[in-house]
Order: sequence, then C-alpha cells, then structure tokens
Amino acid sequence: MFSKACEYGIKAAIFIATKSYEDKRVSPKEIAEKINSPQAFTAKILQSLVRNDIVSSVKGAYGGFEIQKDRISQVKLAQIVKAIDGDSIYMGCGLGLEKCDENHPCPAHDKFKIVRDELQNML
Amino acid sequence: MFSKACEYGIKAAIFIATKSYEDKRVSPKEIAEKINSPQAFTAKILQSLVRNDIVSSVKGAYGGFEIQKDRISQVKLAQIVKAIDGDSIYMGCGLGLEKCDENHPCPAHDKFKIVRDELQNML
DNA sequence: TTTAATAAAGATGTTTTTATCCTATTTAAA
DNA sequence: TTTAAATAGGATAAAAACATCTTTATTAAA
Repeated sequence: MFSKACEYGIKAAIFIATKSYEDKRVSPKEIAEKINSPQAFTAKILQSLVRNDIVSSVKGAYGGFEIQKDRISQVKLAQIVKAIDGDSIYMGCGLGLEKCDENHPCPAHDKFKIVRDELQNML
Repeated sequence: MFSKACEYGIKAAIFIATKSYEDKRVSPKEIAEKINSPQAFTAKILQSLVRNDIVSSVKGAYGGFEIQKDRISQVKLAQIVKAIDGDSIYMGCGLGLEKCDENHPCPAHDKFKIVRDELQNML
C-alpha cells in the first residue's frame, strides 16, 4: 500500500513521539535499530519529515530528533504519507484509465472513491 | 495503489473483453496502442494473464488474445490484481509494523482491515 | 576555543520494476 | 510443404526505489 520509505517514516515518527513524551531526543541510529530499518536511508527519510514540519531536529551535541509534546497529538498519518509518497494514492483513476475523471467516471470510479475516501479519512 | 504492470493488465483485459464481444482476437500491438503502454512489456503481462487463465491466447496466423464470451462476465478485477501484484495489498500490517497481527493488532489495525476488505470486495 | 557528538547533504552503489530486443515456436493459408 | 503471421520466452537495458558511504555544517560542553 505504502512505499518502504513511507513505512519507515511512519514507524520512525511513532518512535520519536514515544520518546518525546519522555523528553528524550533520538538519533537516526537509535531509530533505525528500534524500527529495524537501514540507518542511512532512515536518516534521509527523517530529513524529509523535518522539511515537512512533522518532526523537528536539533543539530550538534545532545541533539537529535523530537516532536514538540503539544504537537504530537496533532500529527496525522496522512501527513507522513503525503510527505513521503505524495498523494498519488488518492489521485487519478483507480484503474489507471486516462479518460476517467469526476465528469467521465469509469464504472469502478464511485466504488474506488469510497475506498479511497475511507482510507484518507482513516489516516 | 497498483503497479504499472497491473494497470496495464487491467486495461488490456478490458480491451480484450470488448473485442471478444465482437468475436475478434487482438494482438499485443493493437492492445498496447489502444491502452497506451509499451508493447513488449504488455506482451509479458499478457503472458501472465494467460498463465492465470484470465485471458486465452491463440498462436500462429489469425491468432491473438481473447476471452471466451461466456467467461467475460466472470472475470473479476481481483483476479487480475492477484495474478500480477499478488495479494501483498491485503497482507501484513498496513503500517508495516512487524509486531502487529490479528492477535496483537496495532491501533490502526481494524480500520485498515475495513478499508482493505472493502477494496477486496469491490474488486 | 577546541573537541566530540550530532544532523545535513552529496556522491555512489544495489535491487527491483519497467521496458526493449532478439530468437524460437506455433499455426493457418497459399 | 513452405511461408507469413502470430504468441512465447530469454537476454539485455533503462529507470526508479532502496540503500550506503563520505564529507560538511552545527552545537553543547570541556
């Protein structure tokens, strides 16, 4: 459903959040070990989470990744998915038909829309 | 949502079905032109549709791909998706969490299940 | 101010997916 | 039986996704 990068991003964000509740910052190394992902690749993904204001980073000694406590409850899976995989999952005809859109829906269009809306809403 | 190969497979099957209604067989070339896909790659995908008994092929002159008329209405999108992308879309934790399964569901588990079941049912 | 610990960023390598090319096999018609 | 028109299948190439390595920039503490 999601790319590997996206799954790592989700797991990383969850881990960072749990640590942030304890006022602790975490390193890519710690994160990668915890979520069982390649470290350097995870670091790249963390960079894009930072650029998308989903987590924040503090450089230098005693630095690391964190999420401000009062922001944790506001972070939604949908933001992470969008930051890493974009919104292609919701876009275009579900069957890939070029000629299908809201105005000229394919026979499966409405049913796809229901599933996608539910997915988006859930995230 | 689906791989490119899978989308080509879906489009190809739809096109073959419409032609089969007119008792016409179609070539990979015709199919690729119609669905706007690379021809040789499409031919590979057609092979796997044949191996999975979704479409049938007739070799040699005057051959081509077809679907028996009385089988057309029985072909389901789910079969094509399964033949090409497998069932990974329904399997495992939606978030990629290793520790999550039916017995130890993650917080999103049930909601993912609803969406996936709906997707599968729809297909 | 130096040092050690840290994230950021660029360059490179590997694997998977997507795509192409060439040859073999099959078959209806001439 | 030969030929031309088809699908089948293997080998190769290109692009994208996944992953690693190395260097640079930043920062708190000694």
